[in-house]
Amino acid sequence: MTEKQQSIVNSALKLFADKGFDAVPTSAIAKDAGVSEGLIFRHFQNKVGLLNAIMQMGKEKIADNVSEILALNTPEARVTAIMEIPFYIAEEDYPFWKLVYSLKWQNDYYDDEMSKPMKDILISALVEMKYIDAESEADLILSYLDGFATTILLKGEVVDKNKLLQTLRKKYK
Amino acid sequence: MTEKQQSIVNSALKLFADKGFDAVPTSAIAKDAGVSEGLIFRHFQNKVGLLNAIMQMGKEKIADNVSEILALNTPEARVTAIMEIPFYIAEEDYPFWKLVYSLKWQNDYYDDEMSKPMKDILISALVEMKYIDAESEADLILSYLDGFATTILLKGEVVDKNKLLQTLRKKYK
DNA sequence: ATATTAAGTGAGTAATTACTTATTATTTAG
DNA sequence: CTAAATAATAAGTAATTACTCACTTAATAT
Repeated sequence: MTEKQQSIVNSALKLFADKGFDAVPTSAIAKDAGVSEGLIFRHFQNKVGLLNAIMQMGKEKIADNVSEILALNTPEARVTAIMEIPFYIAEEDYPFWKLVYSLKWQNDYYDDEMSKPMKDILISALVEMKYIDAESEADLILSYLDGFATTILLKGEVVDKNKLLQTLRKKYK
Repeated sequence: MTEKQQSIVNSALKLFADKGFDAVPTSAIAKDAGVSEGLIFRHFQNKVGLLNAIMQMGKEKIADNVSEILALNTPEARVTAIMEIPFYIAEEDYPFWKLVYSLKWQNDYYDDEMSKPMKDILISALVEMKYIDAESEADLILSYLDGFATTILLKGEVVDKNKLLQTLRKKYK
């Protein structure tokens, strides 16, 4: 990855997250990145190729999180760790997650694989915890997750994250 | 509203919900609606005007829901009614809600007013129920709401809605 | 009946879009 | 040190886009 390649990825991620993939022309990306428009196509073939490269890089980061959670000893610890993920998304990762969530709603580019590993961990942890219907419970928790992520990513500073997290923990004691 | 006007709105809503506002050209809307492209601009001024008209119509429908919930006697009934909203979205309203949720992620068109009335009802109900921190609790519930709506609208038939609803109710007894 | 307004069309248009190509600068390898 | 490979650019291009305009058709009011 050259410096300019990285610059393209950074700008594209920022703009895609902000305005949506389809609303951002490659000319705007090039301008923001301070490179010629042609360079985008030299390195990423086409606009979707650029999107895929961004998603790929994000997925690799996620893989790290997954293995961290898997390293936790008890199934309880693993479940709560997953439930609290949205509260600990680093500010620098906001654009990536915003992009992921915005793409969910656009038929053409949606990639379902994203939440699959989390669901697998959840189910096996819940089975270990003797839940009767582990899959429904996992779906419930994943729904919560989507909701918290949405609130935190969109409302940002408007909502008091700590208070929200406290309220959630009280409920799940 | 003439027949063709309605046809334009129907096609636009369907396509916007499916592919995202920016990904749908007015030419595609006209084609799908079986009208000339010019007619869109005659009736709605511009593409954003068409979007606004769709949102306005949706908001009026929501207003009906809000007054139905307000009519419930106990605060408990009002809170649970709100929490279960996503499970009772009519199939025909899916496109509208998909559009609302997809627009949330696009800086330019997002309209926050949508969830405001629901939050107000929630807070006053929770205050009535003597909750210490009604606003945090309301934010928590609204986060759930977003999560359930996301799951139901996107996964559709993949997730067992009834089982999920059951699991939710058990948790909130 | 006729005049006025509104609904609807179809062929434009200027600007923008994703992408290409010919060319030049910069690395890297032997 | 030089040649081959790669990085980068600038100036295109064909297709598409949102929107306009001159016009025809249908509805409504007097």
